[in-house]
Formats: sequence, structure tokens, C-alpha cells
Amino acid sequence: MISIQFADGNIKSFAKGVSADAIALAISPSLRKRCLAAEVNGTLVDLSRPIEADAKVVLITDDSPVALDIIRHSSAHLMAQAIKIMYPKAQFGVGPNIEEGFYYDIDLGDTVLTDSDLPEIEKVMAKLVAQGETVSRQEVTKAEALKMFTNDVYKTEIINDLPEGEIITLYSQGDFTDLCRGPHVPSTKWLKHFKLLSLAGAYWRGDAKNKQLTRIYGTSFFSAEELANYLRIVEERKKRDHRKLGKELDLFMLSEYGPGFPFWLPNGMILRRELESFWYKVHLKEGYKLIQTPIMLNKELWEISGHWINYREHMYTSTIDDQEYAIKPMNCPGGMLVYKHDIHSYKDFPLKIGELGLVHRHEASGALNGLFRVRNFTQDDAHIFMTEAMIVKEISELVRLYDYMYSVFGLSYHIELSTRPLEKYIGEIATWDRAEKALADALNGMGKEYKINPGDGAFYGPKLDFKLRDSMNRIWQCGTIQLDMNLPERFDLTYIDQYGEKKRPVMLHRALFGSIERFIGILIEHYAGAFPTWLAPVQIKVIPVNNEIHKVYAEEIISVLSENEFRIEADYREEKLGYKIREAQTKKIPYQLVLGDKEVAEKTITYRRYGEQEQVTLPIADFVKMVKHEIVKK
RNA sequence: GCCGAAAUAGCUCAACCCGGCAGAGCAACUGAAUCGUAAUCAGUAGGUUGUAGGUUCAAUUCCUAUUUUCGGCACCA
Repeated sequence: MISIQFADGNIKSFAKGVSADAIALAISPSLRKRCLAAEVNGTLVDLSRPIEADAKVVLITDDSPVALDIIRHSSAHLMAQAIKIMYPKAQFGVGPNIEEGFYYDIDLGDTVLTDSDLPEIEKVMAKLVAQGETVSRQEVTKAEALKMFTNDVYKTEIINDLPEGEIITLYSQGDFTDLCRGPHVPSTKWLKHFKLLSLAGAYWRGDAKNKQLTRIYGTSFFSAEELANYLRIVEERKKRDHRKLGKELDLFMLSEYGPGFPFWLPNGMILRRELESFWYKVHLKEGYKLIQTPIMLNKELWEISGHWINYREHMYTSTIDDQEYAIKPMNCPGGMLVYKHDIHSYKDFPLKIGELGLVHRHEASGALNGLFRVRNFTQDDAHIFMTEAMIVKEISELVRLYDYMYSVFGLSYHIELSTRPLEKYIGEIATWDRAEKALADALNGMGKEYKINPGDGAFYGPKLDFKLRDSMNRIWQCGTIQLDMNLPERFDLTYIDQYGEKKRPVMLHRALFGSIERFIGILIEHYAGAFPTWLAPVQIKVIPVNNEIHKVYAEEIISVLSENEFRIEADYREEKLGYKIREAQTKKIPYQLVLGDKEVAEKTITYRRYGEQEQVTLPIADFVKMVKHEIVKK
């Protein structure tokens, strides 16, 4: 007999080799029905796995946090089984879980799948679910596994990469067997509520040099309601898409004459200018000096900076007076020239020089995406020059500043620390280690959580990235703080220390929003187009109930609002009030002012806030004061 | 760049499968109605169906190329 300890501390005895399934049944048949796996001494295992010694056991029921992962992974196997039946020549790559579902990468040879094939695959999957295929686990040696998957190039490659002597586990259902750690559901009967979502191409092992496989994305849930709810949420998310809202609210446009080069329309321009003036204000207060460097500079500069060698395929170039020029893909080299324009003392440090710099990068055509990924964009850049001793303090200051700026918009983010690349890097490892430690120390000192991205740093230094999510839950890098160990060297930057000697400064390269374009894209989706009053292109819509009778009073009110520098629009069209209100609402204008007999008589205004039903009547002076306060407060 | 899909009026979409006068709603314009919180009524105008070729008596529809956009991959702010 062995003793099994449960999550609540209770201990019971069972025969050696008992399965979690039998344990659940012993407790209650209804519990067993809800169990799909078990956690034995902290490891997830199949329900049928024999337990050979005393153990702590947690039964995984359909409401456990990991349960969804298990059915999704099993759903991926189910999909693979269906595809193998429909396309016997199919070979399989990897099929992991992702945040909202699963995918499987498949090599279908010459067969091309299209979206219309997905329902057919779903039908076969549903049939396999109805049949209730038993999912069984098997352990084999590496040699045995290689023999079994001899016709499958991808599985063979995966098996070959496993260490010698490793026990390999296989999962089978029907005629389909897959290499997998598990655990899985005991039967395909668990997998009733799934949906195949989309098709894509994906390089084998994520390497563009490899063959591209067909990737099928899907998701699954425990109930039809949860699945329907998820699909509904996805539809809701699409309504916040900044490309859709950008069109509806006339913020920006794109033209096929300039793919990836956004045009800013008057409404979007207001948003942009407000954001920029906020940025300028904050940076001046933070002690930044502000500059602007040229968009186009001689090739020789890019040779010094290293961009001509490392970045040329992304640069737009031109020949002027027989000299080669390049449009800047980054602001740094220009910033270096500004630094060198003068001599610097240690007393000037930290020296913070900022620039809203327009850069152009020839991004791959398939990478372009609304405002999120464009070919010209404005980086809210700054370079901070200092001594090495100042690094931790300056980084902490920056993280505090980023935190403040993002909080103004109510945006949540997570930080990633990217460390030295394994191969392509410059400088000494000891310097890198110190720099990485400085970044980590700054975050730890502030109690900030972060994820480490090993080897993902720039070739010239480690970095902190601030990542935000869009409405579709995709992650975009916005803010970045990078230690640059390359450019001060290449440009031979110096400062004079307290002993009058020339020293090499340390340089931080940073962008807070990342790019104005991307950040505005994030903001559009974050606010779903209903911007806070300080950002709204039109802040107040003035609507007289009757054009003839109330126009004089409306103009009086408009002149008061104009004096107070609100962005206003008046609607004098010959339409009913409801019509004008509706339009102001669909354009997501923060305040609608209605002026009629009552307001004229009382010398007041009646406003309605965007998205609210309530109507409030008050004197114009009070309204002005209220909205002004709101704008200042942000 | 790669894999897959799409492109029709200013916007959202229909007609395309199976070739035969390209249509609707909203917006715009004109007129009537002068109206108190999410769509008043009637009328008018609006299209080289992304572009270039091909097949055909006839192409929005079928074929080829190309551009752009979308979903992914790779790359990246």
C-alpha cells in the first residue's frame, strides 16, 4: 500500500500502482467524471498513469487553471489525427499551446489548404470526438522512437536533438501516434468544443532558411458557451482595430503610392500634436535639451556609425552631386555629431539630449501593419551621456518616467531585459555583464518585475523593452532603454573628468513611446477611439435645438468656448436634434452641448458626455471651468 | 521577403460559384418639415469593378501577371 496525500492535507492509502483515475473513482464517481489529469508530486500526468510510491496528488478537474491547457493540447493532437486521415502523406512539425488556443505545423507536400478546408477538418475531428477515441501513453527509447518515425523528417529531427538515454513518450489515439510529453485527456470525448481559426505559413523551427509549413490555428473550451463567448470577444476586439477607427474618425490614411508611409489627416494631426506637446513639456521639466537632426546625411557618416555595414538593406539611399546619401533609419549618428560639436565636462552629466526624429526604414512588405509597423515613423528619442557610475540611477529615473507617462494613459505594460547575443556582439563580455547587471539592478531596486530574453540584445548593448498589447492581444514593443557600447567608441566621444583628463562617456539610448505612430495606434485601440478630452480632435460639439431661434445664443457660447481654446464644432444643419446627437456620439466627441429655449432663458448650457445618457444643465462659466480642469488633469 | 486570403460608389456591403444592362443602406447634394438627446420624408448625383494583359460574340464574374491590404511566419519601434 502507498499513501496518497491530497491538496486539502487528507491522506488515504491505496494499492501500489494505483492510477489517479481509480483514486478519483474511489472518492466519488461524479468527481471522476470531471477529472482529466492529475498532478503527482508537482508533475502533471495522465489520469491512467500508475502511481508507484507515496505521493502528493492533486486531481485536475475541468475548473483547474491548467485544465484548459490540457484540452487545447489534446485538441491539437485531435486535429493532427483528423488531418492524417484526410491527408495520409502529411508530416507533422510541432503543435504547442498558445495563449488563446493551439496550433499545429504541418507539411502537406503539394497539397494547398485554404480557409474552406477548415470546416471539413472540423467535421472529421467532430467524428473522432463522437467515437470517443482512447488516448494512450507509451514509453520508448530513442532508437525505438527513431524507428517508428523513420518516414517523418520533422519528428526524426526532434528525436535526434533529444539527449541519449532519454525516455521518449508517445501518445496514440486510433492509428495516429505523436511524440509528446503529455499529459492528455483520457479520451477524445473531452474535446467537444473546438474551432479551427486560421491558416498561415510558418518556417520550420522558426528559421526563414527552412521550409515553410502550413500552420493551422485553433482553440477549444470546456463548453459551447465558453467557445461562443470567446468568438464573440474576438469580434468585439476587431471593432477597436486602429485601422478601422482611424478610417471612421478620419485620423490617418494610407495610399498604395506609399505603402507603410502613413498620411496624417487633420483629426489625427491634433492627436499627434497634443501628444508631442505633452512629450516636450515633460522632457523639458526632466532636464532634457531638445534638438533636431537632418533626415538625410552623407554615406560616410553611416560608415562611421556602422549602419552602412549592419543596416544597409533597411536604408533608403540617394545620390546627390555624385555623393551617396542615406535617409536616417535611426537618430543616433546625428545625435553623436551634436555631442561632438562641443566639449563636455563631467559636471554636465547626465547630459540628456532628446529629439522627436523622423526615421525611414525599408521594412519587409509583409511586416507592414497599419500604424504599428510602418516605413517612416517618428521616434521620441533621447541620448543620455554620463559616467558609468551613474547608470543605475539614470535607468531608475527612466523607468520611473516611463511608468508615469504610461500611467497618464492608463496603459499597462511589461518589461523585458534582453541580454548579450551569443554571436553577434561588440565589446568585452565583462562590460556586457556589468551593463546587464546595471539594468537588472535598476529594476530590482524599484521592485519592478521583468522577463529576461537571453541573447536578444542589440549587437551594441543590452536593453530593456517596454511591451504593450493591442486590441487583438498582440504584443508590440514601445518604450526601450538601451545601453550603447558601440557609438561612443566609433565616434570617439569624450568628456573632461575632474582631473582634466579625456574620458569616454557611457551612453544610454532611449525611446519612451517608441514611435509616435505605433503609440498612437495603441492609444486608438486602448481608448476604442473615445479619447480623453485633452486628446480628442473635437472636444465639444455645439448643437442648437433650432437654428433660427437659438443661433445667436449658440454663437455667444461658441465665442466663450473659443476664447478658452477648446476645440469645438457647431452643427447648424437642418436636422433633428436626435440626428445630430447620434452623429456626435458615433464620432465619439467628449461633450455635446445642446442649446434651446431653456438654456437661452436661463443663460446656461446643457451637456451630455460621450457614452452617457445623463444631461446636465449649468452656467457656461462652470462648464468651462470643469472641462479646463479635466484637460489639465489629463 | 515567404504561406494563405481579399480588393466593386466617400464608407459598409450585394451581384462572381454557373460570363449576358453593376445594386442597396449610410454619407453627399436639392427640396419639404423647424423638430429637446442615437437615424424625418421625397428626390438627385455618384462606378474604366485596384492595375495591365488574355480567353470569349460578350468579363465585376474565367485565366495570367502585377500592386495594395488582411491573417500568420521571418524580421523589428
